[in-house]
Amino acid sequence: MTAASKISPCPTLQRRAEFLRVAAKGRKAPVHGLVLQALPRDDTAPARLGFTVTKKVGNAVVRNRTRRRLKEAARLLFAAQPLTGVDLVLIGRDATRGRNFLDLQDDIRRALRKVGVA
RNA sequence: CCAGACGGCCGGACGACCGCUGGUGGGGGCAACCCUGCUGGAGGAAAGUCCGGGCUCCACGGGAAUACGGUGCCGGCUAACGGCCGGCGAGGGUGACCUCAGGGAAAGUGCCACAGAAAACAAACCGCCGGUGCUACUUCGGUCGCGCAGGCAAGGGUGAAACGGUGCGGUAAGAGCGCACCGCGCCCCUGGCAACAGGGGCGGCAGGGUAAACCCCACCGGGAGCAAGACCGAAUAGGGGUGGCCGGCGAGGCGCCAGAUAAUGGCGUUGACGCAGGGGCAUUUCCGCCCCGUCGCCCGGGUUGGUCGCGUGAGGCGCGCAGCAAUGCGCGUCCCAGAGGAAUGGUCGUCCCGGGGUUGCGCAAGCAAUGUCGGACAGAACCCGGCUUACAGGCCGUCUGGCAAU
Repeated sequence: MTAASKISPCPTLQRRAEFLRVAAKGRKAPVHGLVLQALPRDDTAPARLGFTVTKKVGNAVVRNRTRRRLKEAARLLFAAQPLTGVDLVLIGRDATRGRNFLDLQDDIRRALRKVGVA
């Protein structure tokens, strides 16, 4: 499992415990290109992002590419429309790697609506 | 030109926009940090984590032996290696070349399936041989059959393997019984540092295979790993020391006084943690267990976290010299990734390479255009030297065999 460092509009989740808390208590939205987990916080700080790609998806090279596409799609999206007061975990899946990039961004927007954040 | 052997190398290119991270300069800010310029930023295997080292901590007086693990022809190279280079030997290939766990089986133990009489101090299933007893036949020389006590292991048959092989002599039949050649062993000579090779002599053959079964011999090996290790170190709780102040009851101890050098009593101090009280074990009740005033300072330990370790190195490139080579030496030159839920990218465009499709030209090989699909294996995690494994496509060199031509 891996994650990004700083993505300019948003800080990232750093510790395993934070990922586990989002997975346990947050809401979950599977869409074609990814699975989104979201956990609202009681503040107005910028949204924090985490990325997860399991070994089931592939070897290290494949996982890196999957995570980097998710990271870039999220970066572009939240630079245009910043979110606050929520922790998000984006989970890569097999389809993430081959998904058209614009469709992948739509997937994230759709998932955000599903969990009621956007 | 076709087929092949070996060695070396590359591992898509360019651009635009938007990002990440290390270094460095400028500006702003008390600072955290922000803005901005320049510049570096994955691999040949970064992989498997199989060997060898550096580095770090721990352990350790020296030597030897034993156990355990590893290595195993010879010489060289190397910091070291189970690596590399050059040889030797044995197999394979027409050849270039390739392959090899390649020490010891005359120290011991074990095992050798099936088949076969027998699988290891030898033995004898079918057989062969002469002698002898009996029966039958007889051309009276013998012949056939059955039996007895012997001689033999050539031939047959089994097997991966049967106590050297082939041939000649020899013999009743046979047998290294004798001889020649081959194999084997020992000794000597020659060449070589050596493994080993060549030659000569002697020996009549002793010593089946298996060491990738135990084992024996020689040599090597202390353990754990960057989550090593070093430093900084909150909040809260707790430990030790020290000083100040305050302190419920109190057995007992100690000191002082009175008394008789006593009993006893009084005062001071300390005080079992016993009673009371308070606190903790998430909360309430009960039970149980544990702890014990407060403030200041110091010491030690220490979770999360931070900093260092952390990249000038057995370093890359070029040239020269020595060497068949691995490699070494000299000179010049360069500084070349350092993340930490983990940077080294994302998107798009043009081109390149490959596959099959369509169209056009052409007898054909092919050429051109067009659109389409694909471009491998794989991601640094302290660092080096190797090994092993994975890999689309392509380039270069040397050599071999064949065909054609000169």
